[in-house]
Amino acid sequence: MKNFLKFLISHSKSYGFIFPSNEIYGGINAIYDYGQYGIELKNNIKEFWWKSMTQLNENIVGIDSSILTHSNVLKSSGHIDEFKELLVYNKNSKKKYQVHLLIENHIKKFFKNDNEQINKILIRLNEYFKKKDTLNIINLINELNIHDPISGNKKDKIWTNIHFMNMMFEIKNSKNLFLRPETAQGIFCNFINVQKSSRMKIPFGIAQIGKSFRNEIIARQFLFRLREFEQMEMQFFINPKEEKKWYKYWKNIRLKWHNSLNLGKNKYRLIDHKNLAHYASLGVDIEFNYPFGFRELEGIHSRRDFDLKKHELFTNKKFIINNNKKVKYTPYVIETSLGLDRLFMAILSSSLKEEKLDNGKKRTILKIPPCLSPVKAAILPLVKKDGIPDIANKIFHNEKINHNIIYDYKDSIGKLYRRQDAIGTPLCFTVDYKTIENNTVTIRYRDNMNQERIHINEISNKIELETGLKNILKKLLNN
RNA sequence: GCGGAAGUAGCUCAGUUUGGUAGAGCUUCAGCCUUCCAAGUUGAAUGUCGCGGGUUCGAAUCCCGUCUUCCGCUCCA
Repeated sequence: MKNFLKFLISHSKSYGFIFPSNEIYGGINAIYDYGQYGIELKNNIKEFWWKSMTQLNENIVGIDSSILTHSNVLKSSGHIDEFKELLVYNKNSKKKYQVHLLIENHIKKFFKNDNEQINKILIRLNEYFKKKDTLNIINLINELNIHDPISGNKKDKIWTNIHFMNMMFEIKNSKNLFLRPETAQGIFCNFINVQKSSRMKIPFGIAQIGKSFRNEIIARQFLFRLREFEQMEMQFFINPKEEKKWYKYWKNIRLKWHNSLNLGKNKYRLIDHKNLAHYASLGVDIEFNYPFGFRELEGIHSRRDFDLKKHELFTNKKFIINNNKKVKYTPYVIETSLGLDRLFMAILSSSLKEEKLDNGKKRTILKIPPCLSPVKAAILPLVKKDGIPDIANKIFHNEKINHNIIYDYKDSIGKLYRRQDAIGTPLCFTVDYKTIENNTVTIRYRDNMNQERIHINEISNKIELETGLKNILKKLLNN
């Protein structure tokens, strides 16, 4: 599977989906750019998500809040205090370590196979972590007589106090600004604005697509864990009494949404959260089977009134819903939070196939869901003479206003088809000599390479029928 | 951070053991030929061999240093 990931990364680059960012200057690890087809695919995913949230649900609206965020917002939300890792520095070597890794690695080496001893210490360690008892943690480090594993010098045993590394990027030369670590806070901050201006009643939701930034300790696995990433989040505001109902509702809806893409039902699994984030009370992950195994794709959490209550407290504003004076409450929130880059990679990795054909040759093909394909169709001339390219070109220009399509004439027809397969174009329309006679073209399907003839006038409808977003949206509504 | 792998053409890689004019396939580009699946054919372009030093008459190759990327482990979307 390691080789498949390599193949995926290479294919993504060769065909204009994903490029390593800042590549000509050596690149930056785990930062990527979207290429010409990558951005089309990404935009289509966004559109699908956006419409299924906002257009199909009259009680969900979207916003686009700023990435730069006031530090007080993140102070209130708990991110400044809770969203961090514990670090300790060696005073001699000046090297820094993640506290729990330093201790764990040490005792695993020191006690080797004595699991009883190891577990004893781990239990103590976990307790200290829970209580944020940094004093006892540093005592433990001293008690275990841990020396700096990098320098290897046994005299390097003097450690600083425990430090906290915040996972957020701070804008250093600007007062009190952070790059947001999640899009959700922008939604909470606009709760009143949206609610008042839209006159929406509970339950209602606010959706947002946008970049978020986290200073991950280790960013890896292609597009999976990035320091700059894009989220598609929807915060659904509810009556606290209905927490379980809506949590269950959105869990089901979101799973159905993923399944509508037909990447394979066995590609998904639901995992209940054991370690909840500081703001959540109920949580489940929809995991996807990536080339490197099942990993988180989307999280559905109940954030209860954690965020709104905090913002109420720090701003003295009221986020209280007042229904005819009978019931007053601060709404609970059910959050659905989807990693756009992760979904992008899920689609790409499960769509990339190498097929063996009957003639013994190989076909590299991206079986992307047609409604998300970067290019919907290609108009191709069978041969490069007798005015056939001109006809194809004319069809292209008439049709390009309706759909994102390509006209290509270079090389033999076989090569043209394969080139479209490689970027996942679902349909190819080929102009040949019969077109001159009766205005028909061959339509060739990406997935099975079958062909049939249709009239030129039907091309537009055919593309819409096979690749339109409407079909899949309709399917969601009927569920 | 630790551990593993690797940096040579747009992509995949050979060449490094044993120093001697920088290579292949695919891609790309320009033709010719072709009535449907990476076809045939003619030609062309493409490189500071990651970077810096050293050894040598001569370094992609040997030595020293350095940078970067990818993968695994802890965090999460």
